Amino acid sequence: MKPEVPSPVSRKVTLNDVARLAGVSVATASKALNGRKQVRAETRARVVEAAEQLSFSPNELARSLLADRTGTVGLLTNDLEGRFSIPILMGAEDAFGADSVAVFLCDARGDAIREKHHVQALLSRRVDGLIVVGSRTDPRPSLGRELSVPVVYAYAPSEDPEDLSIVVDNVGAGRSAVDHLVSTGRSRIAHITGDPTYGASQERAEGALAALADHGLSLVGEVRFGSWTESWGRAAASMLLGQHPELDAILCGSDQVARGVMDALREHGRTVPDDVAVMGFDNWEIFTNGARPTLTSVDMNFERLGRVAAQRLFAAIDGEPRSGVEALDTRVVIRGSTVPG
Amino acid sequence: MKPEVPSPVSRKVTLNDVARLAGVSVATASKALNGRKQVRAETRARVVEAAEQLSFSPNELARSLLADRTGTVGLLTNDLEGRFSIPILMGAEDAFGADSVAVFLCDARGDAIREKHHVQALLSRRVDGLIVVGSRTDPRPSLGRELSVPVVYAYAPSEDPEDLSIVVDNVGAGRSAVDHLVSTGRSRIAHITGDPTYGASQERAEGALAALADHGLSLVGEVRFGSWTESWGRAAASMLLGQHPELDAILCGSDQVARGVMDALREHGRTVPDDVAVMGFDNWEIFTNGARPTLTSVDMNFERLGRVAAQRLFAAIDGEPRSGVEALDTRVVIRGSTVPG
DNA sequence: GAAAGTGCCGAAAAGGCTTTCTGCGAACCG
DNA sequence: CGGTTCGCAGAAAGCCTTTTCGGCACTTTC
Repeated sequence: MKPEVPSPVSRKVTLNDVARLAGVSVATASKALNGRKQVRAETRARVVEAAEQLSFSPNELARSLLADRTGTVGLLTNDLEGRFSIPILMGAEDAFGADSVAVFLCDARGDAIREKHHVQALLSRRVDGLIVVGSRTDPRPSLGRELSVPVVYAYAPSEDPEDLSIVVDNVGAGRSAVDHLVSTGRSRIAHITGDPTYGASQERAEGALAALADHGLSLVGEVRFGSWTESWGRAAASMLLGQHPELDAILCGSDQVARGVMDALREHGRTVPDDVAVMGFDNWEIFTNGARPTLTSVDMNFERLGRVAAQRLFAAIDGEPRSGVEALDTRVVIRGSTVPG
Repeated sequence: MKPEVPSPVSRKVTLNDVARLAGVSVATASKALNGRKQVRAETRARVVEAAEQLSFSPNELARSLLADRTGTVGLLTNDLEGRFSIPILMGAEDAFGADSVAVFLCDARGDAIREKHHVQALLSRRVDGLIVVGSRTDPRPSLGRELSVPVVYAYAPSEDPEDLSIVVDNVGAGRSAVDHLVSTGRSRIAHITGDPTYGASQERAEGALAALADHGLSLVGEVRFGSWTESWGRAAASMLLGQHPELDAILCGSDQVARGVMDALREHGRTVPDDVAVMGFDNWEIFTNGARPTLTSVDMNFERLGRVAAQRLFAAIDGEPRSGVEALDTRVVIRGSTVPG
């Protein structure tokens, strides 16, 4: 005697099985489960029950094949271990609403060949769209215009202005950092930042200088470029204190640099924030919250970046493409290193 | 006059188009492109050329539907912003060889409901297997035994011993840390660690105590549990130095804690490593390399964890399931905080 | 009481691909 | 020279689902 109901999820239950158990055709079963309005309530109930009994779960592959939409997007990153991809991924997942869309994640590791390969693989899996996340803010080569699905570039913009890119407004971030320092009464502000080959360091410095000019101030010394490390922060701060002991604030190109700067200040007997204010960029909380005092920093809103990228991609998939570069603003997160208490 | 060749990748080129252009049937085209041995070399060449001309890329959906394999795995994480998922993901991507397999990434954010949901979604997309990554080392609930595809648990083991789990050997990590400290001549070793509700802190402490016993030593004071933060490290170290000024090494439960401990030591006028050696766990390089001196730490080999998990999943997909908990060993990365240098 | 409408259900096609099976001409064997 | 392989190409079935369309049994309308 064969069991009426095959073992729970043993092997791939199909709509056919459901239909047979409910005593209807597959067509009716499909309509019943999808809420189509051409099936009697009683029949629908029978089908639904059969489906539950078999724990039927429709084969999305078949469905996608028919609908010519997979409900799937590819996220192509180059910075998996880095600071940017993950929050962006989170934001994107958020915006997609895990209900309807799944994310294919690939890491090209900065290699163009590998990238091509991944794009090819994603396309052959018929993703509905692509988000490309860079590892730096500098423009990157476009994937091309003939790609059969929409593409949105996040963090690093595409070199092709016809593409749509969502980026962070680093110039604005620099401005708002200086604005904050000035608003806390600082006027002798220095700037120690990271690798000069990064667009981010240049742009943040540019914004900072512009804001200083707006306030009728000028930078103490020159912009100090170096690397994105704590040790550079320490070294640069020591030098700076020797040359310009009068400074009352140091704006740092990243939270890591800021940590180094704070270390150096302490060793030079300067107190933060009363004597010297310090702030960083990125709002990387493992750094900002471990600092003494906790570190004021400019948050780049990466999650929002991810959400916006996802929304734009959706819009493009639905036939409303955009192009150009969209810069999102940032926000200053105030902590103890700029205001006492 | 219509163009002979439709615009490059304009809209979804199918095998049919290729076949027509090559003047053969779809069956033959399929065989030609897949290297089946039932097609003349000359015919094959014609088909291949047609495919290239149209930049044909086979629809994996259709192929999967037929083959009942998608070449797709789901990675279900609970710790996307955390320290563990990303390297594991990298290792997994590595092992899969991006050629053949794509990874669906989902973050359940520690919510069981959301997790069920994601599993359901992944299964309906017919992934070939699942890797579940936990956010802590403590055992987690199983997804169940009747899941139609193989599952491998990584980092956090499943509560069900019939499942296969790949974890880090935290006890062994604790042992090897002490072994290293002893080998550099330390004998008055204290231990400051993190949140006591974490299995990781308990197991590392257990291993450390066992190794001390093996060396005929005992811990200086008690194990100090607290939180995984720099500030806890600072506070605990200050207390400890007051009570046990004779200590010559502090083993810290994480790199963050170690950073706090090193700060406190410096402020108490103790030098590292000559006076007191310090080491951490996790080998999180943004912390270890920013420290002064750089921090010796136990690397958990997360990438290898990911690779092994992926390999085991493959084996299971290919019909060689395993079960139980497989603990991978760790390795001490020696830097300046334990050996002068 | 016939014509038109309604409500439900099933047959069939479609989507793109692989695979089996059939068929056909050529080469081979006896 | 008839019959058997063999090599190669095509027709068709199948994977699983959705959707269109046709059909059947009623009910409603004049």
